[in-house]
Amino acid sequence: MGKIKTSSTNFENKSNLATGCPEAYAVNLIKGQWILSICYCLKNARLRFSEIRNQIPNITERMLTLQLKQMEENKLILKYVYAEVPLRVEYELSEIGKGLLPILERLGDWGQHHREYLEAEAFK
Amino acid sequence: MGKIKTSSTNFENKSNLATGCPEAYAVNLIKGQWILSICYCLKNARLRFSEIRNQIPNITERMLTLQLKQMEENKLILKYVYAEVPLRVEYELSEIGKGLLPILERLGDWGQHHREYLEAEAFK
DNA sequence: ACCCATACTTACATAAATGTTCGTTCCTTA
DNA sequence: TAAGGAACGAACATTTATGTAAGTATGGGT
Repeated sequence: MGKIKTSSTNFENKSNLATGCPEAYAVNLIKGQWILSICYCLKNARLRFSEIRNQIPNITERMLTLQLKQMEENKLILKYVYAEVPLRVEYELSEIGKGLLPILERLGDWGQHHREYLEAEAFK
Repeated sequence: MGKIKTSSTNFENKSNLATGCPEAYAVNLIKGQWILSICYCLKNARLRFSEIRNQIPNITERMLTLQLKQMEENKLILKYVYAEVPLRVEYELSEIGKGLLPILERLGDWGQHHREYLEAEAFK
């Protein structure tokens, strides 16, 4: 993702929306391409970096690193580092991260319903 | 937004996630920068293009056009065109679009809570 | 001395989303 | 004849997100 440019119009718009609208603020926390997959993996388990990677087929190590870092900064997950060899790092959902799960479930139900609706429309 | 490149890895990943995971599918429908603002405007009203534009301070006509088009393609909104002069076009939330509102409300509550939590953390 | 695995990091390249500017079409009114 | 508002569209530039390939640090095992 790289650094963002705090002088751009785009950045300013994003900030304004995130400040004024909690829905937009929330969506910004979860719209990363792999974040929901990671949430799903960590739903009922505390996992290591490599375990997450193996459960998400097409993710690269770079993207996994970036998304985990972002989630940690946003306090959606907790990170545990064990000074062993080889290094062991584990991740789990935070309390506030877990609070997202039931909402995501409803959003998923809506998405499922929406998809079926669109497919039915396509037939007509 | 322009055309997307259906041969890219990025596109393929997005497709796979949207196919397999209804949560990711749903987030894709609402992650556009201005889509939630538009939903908010149309929550209780059927509005013209220019009315929406005036209610969302920093949006450009181009972005409003693009996001409305995307929402219409995804059947989140309905578009009514009246052959008058000057031209009149109105938009309103579809049934399935309205179904999103209560979920967004819960997401907004969570976002609000999350934001306050982060701010409290920053004090410590 | 060398290799191994883990969990990254860095540099670079591409794709996608958003922003800026200008133009267009319709008909009406001045 | 000119001007004007509504709702866009096109060309181009910038910013952000994602992908690819390679390298690093660690310390133990062989």
